[in-house]
Amino acid sequence: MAKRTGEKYFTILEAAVKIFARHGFHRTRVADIAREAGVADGTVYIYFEKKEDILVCLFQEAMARFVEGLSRRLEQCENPDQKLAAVIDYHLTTLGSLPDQAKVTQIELRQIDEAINKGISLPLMHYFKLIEEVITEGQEKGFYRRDLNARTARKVIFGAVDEVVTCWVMSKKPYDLGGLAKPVFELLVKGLK
Amino acid sequence: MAKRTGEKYFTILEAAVKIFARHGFHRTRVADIAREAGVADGTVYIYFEKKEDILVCLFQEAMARFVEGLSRRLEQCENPDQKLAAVIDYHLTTLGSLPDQAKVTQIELRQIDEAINKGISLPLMHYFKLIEEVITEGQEKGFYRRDLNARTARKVIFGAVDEVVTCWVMSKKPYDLGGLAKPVFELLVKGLK
Amino acid sequence: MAKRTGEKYFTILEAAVKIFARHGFHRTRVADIAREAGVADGTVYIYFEKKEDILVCLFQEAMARFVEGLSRRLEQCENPDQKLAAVIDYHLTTLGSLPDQAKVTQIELRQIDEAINKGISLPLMHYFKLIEEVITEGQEKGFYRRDLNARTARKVIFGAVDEVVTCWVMSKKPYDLGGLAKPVFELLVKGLK
Amino acid sequence: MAKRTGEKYFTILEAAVKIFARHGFHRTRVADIAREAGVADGTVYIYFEKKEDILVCLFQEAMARFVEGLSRRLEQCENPDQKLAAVIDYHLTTLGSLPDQAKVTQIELRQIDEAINKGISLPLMHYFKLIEEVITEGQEKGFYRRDLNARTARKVIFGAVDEVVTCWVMSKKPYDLGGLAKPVFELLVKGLK
DNA sequence: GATGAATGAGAGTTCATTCAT
DNA sequence: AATGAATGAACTCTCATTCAT
Repeated sequence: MAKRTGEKYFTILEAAVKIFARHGFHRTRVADIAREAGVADGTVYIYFEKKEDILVCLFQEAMARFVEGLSRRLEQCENPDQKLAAVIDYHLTTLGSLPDQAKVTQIELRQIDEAINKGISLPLMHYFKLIEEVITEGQEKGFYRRDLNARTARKVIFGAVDEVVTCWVMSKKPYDLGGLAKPVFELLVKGLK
Repeated sequence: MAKRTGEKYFTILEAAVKIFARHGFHRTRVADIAREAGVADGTVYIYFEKKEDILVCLFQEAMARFVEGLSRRLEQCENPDQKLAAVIDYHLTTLGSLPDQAKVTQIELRQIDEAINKGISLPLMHYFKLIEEVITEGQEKGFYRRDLNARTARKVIFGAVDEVVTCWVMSKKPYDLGGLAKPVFELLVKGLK
Repeated sequence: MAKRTGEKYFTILEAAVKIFARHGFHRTRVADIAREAGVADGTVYIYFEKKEDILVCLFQEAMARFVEGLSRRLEQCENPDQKLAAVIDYHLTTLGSLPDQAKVTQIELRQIDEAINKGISLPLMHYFKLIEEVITEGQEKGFYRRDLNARTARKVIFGAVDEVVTCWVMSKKPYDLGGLAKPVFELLVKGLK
Repeated sequence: MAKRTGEKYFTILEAAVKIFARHGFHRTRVADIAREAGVADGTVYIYFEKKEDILVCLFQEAMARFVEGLSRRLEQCENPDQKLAAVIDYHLTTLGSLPDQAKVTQIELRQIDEAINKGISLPLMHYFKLIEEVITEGQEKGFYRRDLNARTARKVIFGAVDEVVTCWVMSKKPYDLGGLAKPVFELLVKGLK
């Protein structure tokens, strides 16, 4: 049960991002998502185990695309500094162009209990690994201090960027998220040297 | 209605942190908190408006104590660098000694919708202001770059420390959170110079 | 949880017999019982675990009264033949005066799965034991054949009486159930001799 | 609609007995039967009106075979006593060799409401009629008391045998059901004399 | 102030049945 | 005839909140 594929799977997913972003996970009824997707309530349960499952799948699909896109971009970079800049820019630019996605990722996603470890941690780990690899490579190539703990540095970098997105999501006035990539990069890269 | 003071007010608050940390906000029933606090269900509603109100009060009380304590500590510092170190150390040390508090602050608090702006933003702003003041002072006294945007720098600093706490809360293996204060400080302070 | 006592417990129980008898267990909504009992839907769940629980309690309460009443009547009998007659007469007369009870016992009760063993078997066993004791006593006192297996005889007796009640319950035309006690007794008692 | 014949009709019927016996009528989903039968969900509705219909057809087919077989066996009997013995033995032996069938007949069948009169009563009546004919013949030929009401006697006989089967079905320990035919017959035949 | 029984709105989920292919 | 994806009505149970005592 729970097909997790097919045309309607993505239709429902798209509907869900929109509604979750607008009303929040707990205030959203499955019936709302179904109506927005133009399917019957029961149809949702052909493609998803339960309501939470929609949120988790949402994140997994988005994260897969994100990591895929970031990986491609990192391949084009010539050195760790460029890579770090790419990570920060890609993170901010991508979420900056997908406000609904960002809202769900930053706010709604953190509302689940059990599934959080199984469904969310893993895809997130892929991203974390990518960042840590940039740091390690930077250390090996002499760009960054050897005494840095790559994991701690990753937490600082991810936390910083993540908070920048959260503030943007929570902000009432719209502004260009991608524009913050440069100052954030400059602040962080110095810390690594 | 909603006294928000008195002996039982704090009894209920203490019970709530424990239960919220253990089971999460949405999984916790008001009756659970009442039982843990040794009062009747209805009594909770003498001291709090509604369930969400408990969570908000929890945060406000904790944040007030936090900002109060941090302010006192900043007064003893001689320069912006010491102050920044104090902020990071105080944040990590305080939450590191209050796991339940940390769990609720990092995870459960982000599950409310309307109240988040009214009840949570304000106390958080006090903390943000404190950080930004350290940065501005640092710029005025020539410790940090003038081209830095204080708000962006604050987001980076807070986001970094916050993520470090979140990782610690989510971690299955216990470790000393305060011990991360030094490397995190060193990473961030360089970025500001 | 599930108080299973108090004034409203019995109010709900009485309402349930009526509604179950009229519409059947599966066609009855908890809301129907609540309305008939004059309480809120949720109140039902203060006194009963779940819907099935109402049916089981119904039977247990009724069976306890039944066995209690039958026991008293058997004490007044002078010999096994009188006792057997009393069993059959009491069974038919009691259910004959409680059509709703009878309907539920004969038809609706047999629709549960797990609970059937725990909640229903035990009280029924008390009744079975009572019948078997009459047979055994009859054998000891020389009233009935020694080569009879008491358990088999009990099944025959109970099955016979039970079927007579079922036919009465299913019958569209009303007739006096107690009136069948004598012929049924005569048929069965001869078989035991 | 509802062919009620053909190869798949019987395939589905066989699958249904198995599943009904194992999980009970209400717990069984039409999809479960379809899967067990190796057909699509929709195919079930080519052969049956609705879920209940499967149960009713199951009983009708089984009862037709049962009455047919019993009739043939009664023809070979020389007197009413032999016939009564044959009825009891055939009932117990047949169901004793078809546990799934027995489970469904004794327990699951009694869970329907409207259809019970139309679909189940009629085939059962054929069996009842057969039993009553044996009694009436016995009275005419002087084997049994004239003051017996044939219908009441039939209820006693059927109820007794039915209960013996029910106990066997509900029993956790397996035992030979056919072996009870003799003692049950001896008990009942004496009552008729 | 304190209690806890009572309330009743609310939503997730199931599954018999249909029907376009 | 056969399929199985889609439907949507149906219903149990939960739990925040109230209020008479």
